[in-house]
Amino acid sequence: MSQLGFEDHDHATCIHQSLHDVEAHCAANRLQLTPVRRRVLEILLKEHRAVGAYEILDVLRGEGMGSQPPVAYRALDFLVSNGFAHKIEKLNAFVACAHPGEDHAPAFLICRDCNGVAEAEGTAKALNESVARSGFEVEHTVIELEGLCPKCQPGAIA
Amino acid sequence: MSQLGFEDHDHATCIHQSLHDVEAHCAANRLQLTPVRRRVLEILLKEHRAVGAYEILDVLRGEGMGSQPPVAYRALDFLVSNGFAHKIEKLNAFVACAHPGEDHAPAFLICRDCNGVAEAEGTAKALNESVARSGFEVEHTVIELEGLCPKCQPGAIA
DNA sequence: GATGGTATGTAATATCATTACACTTGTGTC
DNA sequence: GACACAAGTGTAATGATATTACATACCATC
Repeated sequence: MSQLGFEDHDHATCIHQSLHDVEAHCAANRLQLTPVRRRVLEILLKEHRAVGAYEILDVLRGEGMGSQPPVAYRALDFLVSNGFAHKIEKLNAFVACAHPGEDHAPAFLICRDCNGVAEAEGTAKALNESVARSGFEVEHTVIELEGLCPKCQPGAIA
Repeated sequence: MSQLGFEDHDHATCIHQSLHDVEAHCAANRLQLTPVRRRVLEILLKEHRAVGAYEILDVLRGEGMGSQPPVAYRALDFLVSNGFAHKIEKLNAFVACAHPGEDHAPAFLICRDCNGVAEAEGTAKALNESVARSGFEVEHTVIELEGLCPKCQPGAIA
C-alpha cells in the first residue's frame, strides 16, 4: 500500500506540485480555477489535516473574498467533485487530495492526536469488488481509519 | 463476505431477536437498558435504514419521553458505545446493529435510493492489518459504501 | 447588444450536536 | 433513617455544519 502524508517532506514543493497539477488538469478539462476556488485549495494544501468549511470561510472573510457559507461550500464542492479535495465524513471537514485529478477512492488515515490526515491507496478496489459480488452496486466509497499516526504514538521519537 | 439487510426476511422475528440479544448482553454486563434507551433501540430496529437523531427525538417527544436533543443523543451514545447501534458518518444518522454486542467493524452498504443500510462483515480486518504495516495504529474504522442495493438497481424485479 | 451559461454575493434558514446545570433515583455506608 | 455518591434524565441555551433562494456579475457567442 502506498501512503502519503505523515512522513517528513518538503512541504513547499508539495504544495507547489499539487497546485501545478490542478492547474494543468483544469486547463485540460476547461474547468475554471477561479480566485476563490484557488484560494480554498491553497488553504487546504497548506495543511495535511482536515479543515472545516467555517475555518476556511474565516480565512476568506479576512481576505475580503466572501463571507457567507455558500462561498466556501461552493468552492469545496468544485474541488471535491473534480477530485482536487476530499471530504472526511467522520470530521465533517475537508483535505486537499494527494493525487489531484486522478479518479480514485483512497482510505484516509486520521490521527486523533495531531489531526493529520494521510491517504492510503489501493484499499477500496478489493472491497468494492467483494461487495459487488453480493449484488450491491457501489458508486462511492468512504474508508476512514481513525487512530494514531507514527509520530503521535507513545514512545515515538517525536 | 456475509451481508445482512437487503434480503427479504421475517422482520418481526428479526427485531425480537435483536432486542433479546441486547437485553441478554445488558444483563450480563450490568448495563442499564432504561426505557428511553430501549425505546430508541426499538425505533432503530424498526427500520433497516439510518435514522437521524432528530427523527428519533420526534418519536420520543410524541410519546412524552423527553423533548430535548440530549435525550436522543445520550441514548444513542449508549447504544453506539456498547455495540448495539452504529453511526453512519456519511449520513449523520444511526442504524441498529445487526450483530449486537459483538465488537466488530463492519462495512456499511448504503442505498441512495431506498436509504436502506446493510452491514457487510469481514472487510475491516484485512484493511487494518494492511495499514498497520505502514506504522499507523488504527483504533476505529469507518467503511461506508454508497450505491444501489439489488432491489433499487434499474432492471430489478422490484 | 441580446442571450445563455457559469460563477459570485448575501440573507435567511435548516440540520446536526454539545454544554451546562438542575433534578431524580437507586445504592451503599454510617 | 441520614448521608454521600453515581448514574440517569429534563431542559434551556448555544454551537457547528450545511442548504435554499434569489439577486447580481461576468463572459462567451451569436
